[in-house]
Amino acid sequence: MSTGKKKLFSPGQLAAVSRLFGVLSEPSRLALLQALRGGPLTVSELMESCAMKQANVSRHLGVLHDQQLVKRERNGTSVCYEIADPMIFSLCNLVCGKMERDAKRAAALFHPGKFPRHP
Amino acid sequence: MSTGKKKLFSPGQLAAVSRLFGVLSEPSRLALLQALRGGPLTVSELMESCAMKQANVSRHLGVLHDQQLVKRERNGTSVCYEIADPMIFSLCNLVCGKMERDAKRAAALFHPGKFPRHP
DNA sequence: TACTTAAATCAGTATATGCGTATATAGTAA
DNA sequence: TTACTATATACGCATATACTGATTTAAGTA
Repeated sequence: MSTGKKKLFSPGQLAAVSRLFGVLSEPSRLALLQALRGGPLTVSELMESCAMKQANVSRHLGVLHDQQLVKRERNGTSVCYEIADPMIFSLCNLVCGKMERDAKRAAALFHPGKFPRHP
Repeated sequence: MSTGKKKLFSPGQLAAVSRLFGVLSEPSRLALLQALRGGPLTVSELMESCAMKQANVSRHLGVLHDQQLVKRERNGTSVCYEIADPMIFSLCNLVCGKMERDAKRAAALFHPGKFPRHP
């Protein structure tokens, strides 16, 4: 610990992290997760709520399920999905905070006059 | 607020979030960020530290810079990069925590005998 | 000016991934 | 069984992106 080094990720861990981020890098999947934030929904309900085709909803839910981001439960002929790990929302809040900071910085660059440096 | 609905992201915001996650979905870029965790490094140093070709290092750093995840500063003929937003590490820690939970759950499934249900 | 080093970018190729359509599977009821 | 509904998956196509190698740009030095 004399070097002050923090815990590093192995190449395998980096690959796993990148896979998870990759799953979260589709607007469609983020929209599905956002829809599920209000509670469990069936595929049909998600189709309507997200205005997506059935095949796409099912496919994206499958990807989310593979990463254990959603749980599924069959109810008769329909299947109900729900958020499996609320961590995603902490993630999204972090990212959202960053985007707000970036936007504020960009706004300051475009309208520097609104924030005089030496009045 | 009577509906209890939380703040939702607009399609444009979802796209921005997905773009950021997409940038973080490459093992090479995660490796670069991890290398920069110890402090600013030049492109050449990152080449050696991450065992990547110069063109790739430069390209990936450009992508990270576009997303304002790293800052750059020229020093003579070389360019030094450093983390611009420590939020990335909070992100990675969240993801890491999730992976550990998943791994623990998977281990429990493979070795159920080690955790007796009713001793 | 030319020469060297460091970094960025371009061109070509390969792979990955999303979408749309069609089909397959699972459950329910007649 | 057949028929109907809900969901999952397979196939083909188009696009996006990462890699390699070559070229270009930028800064320093003689």
